[in-house]
Amino acid sequence: MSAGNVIGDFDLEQFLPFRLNRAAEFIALRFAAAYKAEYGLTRPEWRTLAALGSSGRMTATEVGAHSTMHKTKVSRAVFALEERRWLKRTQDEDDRRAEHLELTAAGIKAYRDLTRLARDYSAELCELVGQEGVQALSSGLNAVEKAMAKRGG
Amino acid sequence: MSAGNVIGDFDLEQFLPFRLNRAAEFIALRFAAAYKAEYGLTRPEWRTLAALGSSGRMTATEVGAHSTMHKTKVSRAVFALEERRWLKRTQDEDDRRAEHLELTAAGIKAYRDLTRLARDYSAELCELVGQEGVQALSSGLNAVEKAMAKRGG
DNA sequence: CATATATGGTTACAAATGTAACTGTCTATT
DNA sequence: AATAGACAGTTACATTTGTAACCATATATG
Repeated sequence: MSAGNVIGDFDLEQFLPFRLNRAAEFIALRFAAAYKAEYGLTRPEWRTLAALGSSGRMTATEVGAHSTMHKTKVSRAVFALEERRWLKRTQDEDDRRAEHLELTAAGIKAYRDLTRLARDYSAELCELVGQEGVQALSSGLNAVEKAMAKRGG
Repeated sequence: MSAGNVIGDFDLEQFLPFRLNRAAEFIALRFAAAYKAEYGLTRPEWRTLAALGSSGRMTATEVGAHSTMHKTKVSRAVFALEERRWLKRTQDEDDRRAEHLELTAAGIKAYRDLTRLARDYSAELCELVGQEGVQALSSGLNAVEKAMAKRGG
């Protein structure tokens, strides 16, 4: 018996999807606590803010593609950020279905503040997980991302 | 300008929580499709099944600790699996609050079938992401897991 | 130019989830 | 033994999410 294993030789503790998910939840949660406590943002809202802040003016579809969120999540997040006056929409001149999203001054301020927190958190993480751990993780993620790009992710 | 970056020097694309989450979703989703299509299981249900299959008889609390799921998720998953007759409960003799969960023959059969899929998927993953990618990811996850153990995860 | 089909984005409805309150049982302290 | 607190597990309610249908506009095809 390999490790308390009972039926067959499968071990959940070794299964990559499980481990990855658990680690992601752990790590995302600690940061989510920050933007939730500070501003009451949801994750889709933070992601939308971050996408617009770091890549500039974009359409909702582009935000979704950039940060892998479903249309409806983006739509709701945009609505919420708009209500806070953190972003404004402008209709595309040529295609009246599309609208361009852009952060307002207030949005930029919040973005700056949150990215400062994000950087702090990255540092904290580096300390918590260790330099080599982060390094390994990052290079593993590179590989996954490359695979995702190949097989539509 | 470093990479299409507009405000400040934060890049979402480099932010570990984001990358980790995206990769986890991608990887978990591909496998979820299998157990969802095959058996109509939810993720909490699959996890509970996997935990019981791979570690044997356990209480609901233990399942939760083992697979990091909230009480209520476990409770509902147990209920669902019980309805399918994949597990049975027996009350603890000494502590009448606790109940031990155990897979039935049908549960074991399903577990075997699903772990076969899981192994196939692991192999597929290894091919998709590459041997060294998986290796790196795994050692990164080890570091995270160690950190989680320290700081209550 | 009429019709079909695709696309950007929103909305309605159903399913999943988290939070908090609850029941029943156990343990410790008096 | 009586009371208070902790713990296993469930349930009710609110929030979040996913799916599918939808509206409006754009593009392609006959």
